[in-house]
Amino acid sequence: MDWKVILSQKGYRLSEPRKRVIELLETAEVALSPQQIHQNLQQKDCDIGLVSVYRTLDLLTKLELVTLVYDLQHNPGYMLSTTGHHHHIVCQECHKALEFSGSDDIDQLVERVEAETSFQVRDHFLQLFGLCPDCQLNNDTGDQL
Amino acid sequence: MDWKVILSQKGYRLSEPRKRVIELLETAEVALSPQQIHQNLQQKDCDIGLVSVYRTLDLLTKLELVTLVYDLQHNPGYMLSTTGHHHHIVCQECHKALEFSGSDDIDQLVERVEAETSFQVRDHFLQLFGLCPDCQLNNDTGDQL
DNA sequence: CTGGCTGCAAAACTTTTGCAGATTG
DNA sequence: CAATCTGCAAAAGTTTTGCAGCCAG
Repeated sequence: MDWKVILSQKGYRLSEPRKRVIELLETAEVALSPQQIHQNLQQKDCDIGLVSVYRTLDLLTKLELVTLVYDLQHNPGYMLSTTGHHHHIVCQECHKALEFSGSDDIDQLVERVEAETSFQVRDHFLQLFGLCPDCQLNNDTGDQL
Repeated sequence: MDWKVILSQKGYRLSEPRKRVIELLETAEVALSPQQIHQNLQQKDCDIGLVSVYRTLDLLTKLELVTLVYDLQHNPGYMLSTTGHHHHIVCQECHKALEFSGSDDIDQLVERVEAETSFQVRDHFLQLFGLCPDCQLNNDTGDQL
C-alpha cells in the first residue's frame, strides 16, 4: 500500500517535510543518515529542519515504512522498506543497498541455533555486505580491501 | 589465546583500566554499553574514567577481542568475543547474550542471496533475539510481547 | 478552524581530542 | 627511564525537548 494512504489512514498529515523525505528515500539506492537526508534536501532547494527529518524518520520507522540499517563501521542509515520482514545487503564500495527476503535457509539456521543454545528465537537482524554488480566490474582489475 | 598475551605481544600495556574492563566483560553475560561499564566499575570501587573505557573498547575492538552488538532498539553494547567469526543471540527479557558460530546454513543463505541479487557477498552481520532458557521458564505462565 | 506539525533554540547525551602528569615494562 | 596510558576538561557531534506560530484537512 502507498505511504500516502498509510499516513492518512492513521491520521497523520502529508506535510511538505514528510513528502520530501520520503521522495528522497524513494530515489535513494543508499541508506541515508539523518544528516545526509537533511543536507541532500537543502541542496535540492527546500529548507527543511534537521529536527523534522528526525521526527519524520521516527514516525516512518514506527509505521515500518522505513528501516534503520548499519554499515560495517556502524554508521546508521535509513532506507525505505517494503512491507514485511526483510533484510538488506549493502555494497561496501558505493553503499548501494538492496532488500532481500527471508527464506527456508533462515528458518533452518534459527532451528539450529535454538537447538544449540536452548534459546527460543523470536526475531533476527541480518545484514550482508559485499559488492554490487557495478562495483564488481570496477574492481575486476584492481585489488580489493 | 589469552588477552594478556595478545596485548603484550602487540606492545600494549596491561594497565589497570584495561584489566578491569576486560574482567568485567568476562563475567558479564550481557552486552554492556560504555556507560554501563563505567558505572559498573565505579560501583565495584575503582575510579576509572569514562574516557578510558571508550579508549579501551576501541582498542579491544580493533584487536577483535571485543564485539559491538545492538539490541532491537538499536542500543549498542560490547561483548567479549572468542576468536573467529561469530554471531550473537540476545535475550529480550534479561539481555543475556550468547555467541553462536556460523555453519552451512549461513553459506546456503549467502549463496541464495548472491544468486538473487547478483551482489558478491563478503561479510555479514547476524543477530538473533529471543528468550533464554531462564526467561522461557519465567514467561511460561505469563503472556509474551 | 483546530489540532497536528514545523522550526528554532536550547538541553541532554554520546563520543572524540589535547595535554599534563602518572604508570608500566 | 621512556614511551604509553590515564584522567581531566573541553570540544565536537548527535538526538531530544519545549514552545510559539503555521498549515493541512
